[in-house]
Amino acid sequence: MGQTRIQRTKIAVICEAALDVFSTHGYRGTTVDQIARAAELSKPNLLYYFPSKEAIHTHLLNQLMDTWLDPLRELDHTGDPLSEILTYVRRKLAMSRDMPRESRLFANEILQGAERIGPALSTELKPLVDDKARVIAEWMHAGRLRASDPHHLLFSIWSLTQHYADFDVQVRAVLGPEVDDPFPEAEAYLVTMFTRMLSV
Amino acid sequence: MGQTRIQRTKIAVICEAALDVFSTHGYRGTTVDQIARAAELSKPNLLYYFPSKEAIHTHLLNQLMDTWLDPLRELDHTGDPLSEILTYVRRKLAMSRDMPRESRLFANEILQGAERIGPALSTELKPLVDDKARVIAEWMHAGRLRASDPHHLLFSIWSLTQHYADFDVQVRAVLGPEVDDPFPEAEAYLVTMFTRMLSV
DNA sequence: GTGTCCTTTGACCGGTTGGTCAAAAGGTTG
DNA sequence: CAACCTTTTGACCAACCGGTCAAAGGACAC
Repeated sequence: MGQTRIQRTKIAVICEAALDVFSTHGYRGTTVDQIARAAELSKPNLLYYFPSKEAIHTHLLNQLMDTWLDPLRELDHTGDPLSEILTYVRRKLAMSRDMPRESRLFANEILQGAERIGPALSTELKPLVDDKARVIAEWMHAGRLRASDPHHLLFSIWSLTQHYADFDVQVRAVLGPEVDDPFPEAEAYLVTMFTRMLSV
Repeated sequence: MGQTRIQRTKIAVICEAALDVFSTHGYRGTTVDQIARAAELSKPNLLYYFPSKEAIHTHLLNQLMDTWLDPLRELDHTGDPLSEILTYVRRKLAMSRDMPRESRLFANEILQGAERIGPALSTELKPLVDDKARVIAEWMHAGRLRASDPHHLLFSIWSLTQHYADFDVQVRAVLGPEVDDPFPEAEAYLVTMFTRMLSV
């Protein structure tokens, strides 16, 4: 809508700062002052751009839902089944590597009961998942993919890939300081896993 | 130590209440009043048994670390490799079903940077994991298990099983109201997955 | 330059937070 | 009963919380 240049840039700065803070402290654990400090703004100035703390959080979550579902949307029923799944796995893992804050924001929200994003799970996520699960089921039925529960297959892709963002601290603590980037190993492991799981 | 009968029971009640609240709101999102109300105690009375909010949280986390690692400790290098892994998977999944609050407490802590439990990851978790990873590597080397990265294999077991506790809301939203217990399906899926992944 | 609108700020507010304290209530032992 | 220790409580506190507001400061078109 009718936005000033200043508004556009400041709102972007605030979202960036808020993502930082919300993703590491959760909604309740975050204070407006923290966000303001991170955005290098005074608190009233921040509240000039967003009406409330909750508005910032909601804004972030809504933006996120879209980008979060993008890789799944691109799963193409006309493509090669195994390649499509592996591409999806690789993209989700890349998102964990490149957007760990977004992953943690989402994880925090779900973990704490999804009070704010709950409805979108039923109205946005479920229909998309049901659709793609049907595609996968057809692939399996046609003998192009080894049979298993499509919904749980998708759950397993989410959990395995997001784990490397959400539990990053634990992964690094276990692998030790000599491994400074777990993602190449992780990708190799996940490709192996889903290939063995699904190839006929 | 020298504990009264009243002290023992009250401390147990407080821990139970605190687990409820901490696991659904995170550390910062939890108030002492909330815990006190859940424990049916007045706030000063609660603080008579624990010196601070943080003390309760730390106490919970320390207790948790032990029970959390139990299933992994029982992985027996003299047993049948695949059965041992599958037993471990089933036990971890059962813990997600029966102790979802503990799982979420742990997830909250790791997700938010593991500021309180961080050291224990290196001193308690890593040595145990390294030891068991060595056992698994030997099984693979002996041709009794299909080869893959043992550390990432353990990560995958954790992420897949804990997902059903930590992301319970999302799982139920996606599966819809007609599925009232996702765990039987989940167990079947995970057994299939690790069997295909590991059996020679 | 001047008027207008957008942006920023310091001071402030009512409510909540984690935590203290002195005193009261309760239990146990002689 | 009396002395002693454990447990419970209401009143209270300083710090912090999310959010408001009037007024000052800038940007920009004319």
